[in-house]
Order: sequence, then structure tokens, then C-alpha cells
Amino acid sequence: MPELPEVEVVRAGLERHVVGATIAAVEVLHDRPVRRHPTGASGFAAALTGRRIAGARRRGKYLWLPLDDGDAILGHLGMSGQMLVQPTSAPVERHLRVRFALTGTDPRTGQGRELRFVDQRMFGGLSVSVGGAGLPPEIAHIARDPLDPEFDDAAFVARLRTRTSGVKRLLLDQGLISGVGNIYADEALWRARLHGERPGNRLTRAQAVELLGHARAVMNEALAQGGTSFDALYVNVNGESGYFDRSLHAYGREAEPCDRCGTPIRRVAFMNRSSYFCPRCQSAPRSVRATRTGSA
DNA sequence: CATAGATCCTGTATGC
DNA sequence: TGCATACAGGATCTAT
Repeated sequence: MPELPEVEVVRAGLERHVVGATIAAVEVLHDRPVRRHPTGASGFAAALTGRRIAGARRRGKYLWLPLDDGDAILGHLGMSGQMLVQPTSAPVERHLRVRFALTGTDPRTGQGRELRFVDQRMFGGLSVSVGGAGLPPEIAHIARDPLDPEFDDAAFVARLRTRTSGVKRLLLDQGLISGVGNIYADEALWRARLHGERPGNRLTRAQAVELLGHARAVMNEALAQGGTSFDALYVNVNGESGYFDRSLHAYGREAEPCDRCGTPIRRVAFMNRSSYFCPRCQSAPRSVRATRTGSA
């Protein structure tokens, strides 16, 4: 899915283009993206018709649109979700799942506009969060993200260092730190010269602090470039892609030389996807080396 | 509670 | 050409 930088690009676009608009009509074209909504597709559409969007907020990879009465539309893009603002007359996207007609006309085109939720794989979704304008209760378990001014660096470092899981899995644990996904986890680990299978409790305090700093930095840099894109799936509300994929050092670079030492980048299976790392700069922890050589 | 693995879904790329 | 397999920026549920 889009990770924090990509979701923030979408949030900023929503803030600019749909805040203040009233929802004139809602059409749900597929049930799955509204599966979290208790009253189903018809209830979702009925609940939102006529209501006004008052803001656009984000925590980690979750987005929500506060309504002016204290409720909110809560959304997650999953692996392939998009939020697009389109003229009503724009052709319907192949994977259009939900469309919100907005009142008023676009001053540039003189036409009506729609907010469209497009999602090929449908791991993402939308729901109405009762009383969720401030922070939807459904995502109370999601930690703050490292771009949040109130993120507690010291508390994160302390918790990380009590855990026995590999540090990559911990970076992906949205209850510990949110917003980090597979790409930026690999990039932060490469920058920190740490192997993803090193247990959290075997990091020094300094290593943990440095790793957090790199995670924050890589996401800030990606955000400044409009996010990372490999294909047309990762776009802002205007359908435009970012350029950060040109700056990646590890992710997706199997067999290419490490930008620091020239050793070929390796890819290994991890949680039904892949991890990329430099086997020289990011040396495996003792336990992993022992397992691999059969000498454990 | 912490951990590791399976699962939801559709599309594309690759190999036989 | 058809068919099978692997893989994809994620979260959640499950058993242990």
C-alpha cells in the first residue's frame, strides 16, 4: 500500500480540494470496501448523504474526514486504494468502488465534482466513525507516527528494546510506530546498517535512536518528492505520481550493487513479501547466521 | 500480552 | 496460446 508519505500526499490533496464540500449523493459499487461499516453499503450511503466535510486528517496510514457534527469518514487505502477528485463527467475507473458527488461546481470547469475511492485489491476500505472527528475510536490502537509532533521518541526506543521480534517486524507494527511499511522499513534499516532480523532487545539505545531518525528522515524525504511510485497505482488526488523511487537504496534492488560498498543487494522472503538488504553493510544477527549454516 | 503465520482480493509478470 | 506460479507500498485474525 501507500505508506505514510503517499497517504500524506493524499491527505493534503483532500484538505485542499474537498474540505468544506457537502456530500450530495453516495454510490457504493462494491460491498467489500465498506465491510467495516456496521449497516452495510446502503447504510453507509444513507448515513453520509447531505453531510459536510470539515477536515482531512491522518495518523500513520489511516485517513479520516471529520464531518461538521463530530462524526467522520474513516478510510484506509490498503495495498492499492486511491482517493481521486474528478469532474462528474470523467470516465469511470475500472476499479471504482465508491463515489461521493459533491455539491457545487468546480470554478475552473464549471462542472460538478466527485470524490472517488478506487481500489483494485480491496484491502482498503471506508466506514463512518461515530464521534470520530478528533480521533476515530476504531484506530485508538494505532500508534502515533514519527512525523507527528507528539510522537514520543524515548518511549518508542524503550519499547523497541524490550521486544524479541526482529526489528523489521517491529518497524511494521502499527501499534508501536505507525506509517512505516515495507519500502521505508527496508530503507531505514539500510541507512542504519542494521539487519531486519536483529531482535529489538539486542539493539543498543544508540542504534535504536539512529534507526528511528532514519525512518523519520526517509519518510520526510519521500514526502518532499511527492511519494514513491512504481506504477500508476500510487497517485495523489489529481492522479499524479511522486519520484522517490529514484532515491531508494535497498527496496526493489535485488542483485544491484549496494550504493555504499558495491556488494549485490539480496532479497529474502519475509511475511509473504520481500526484504531487501546489503549482506555486507547489514550483517545478520548470530542466530540467523547459525540457522543458515546449519551449525545451530 | 507477545509472537509468528495465515488470510482477505485482484492484477501483472514470468515460466513451462 | 493456455495454464500455473510468484509476487505486489497492508492490517487483522488465529493459535500458541
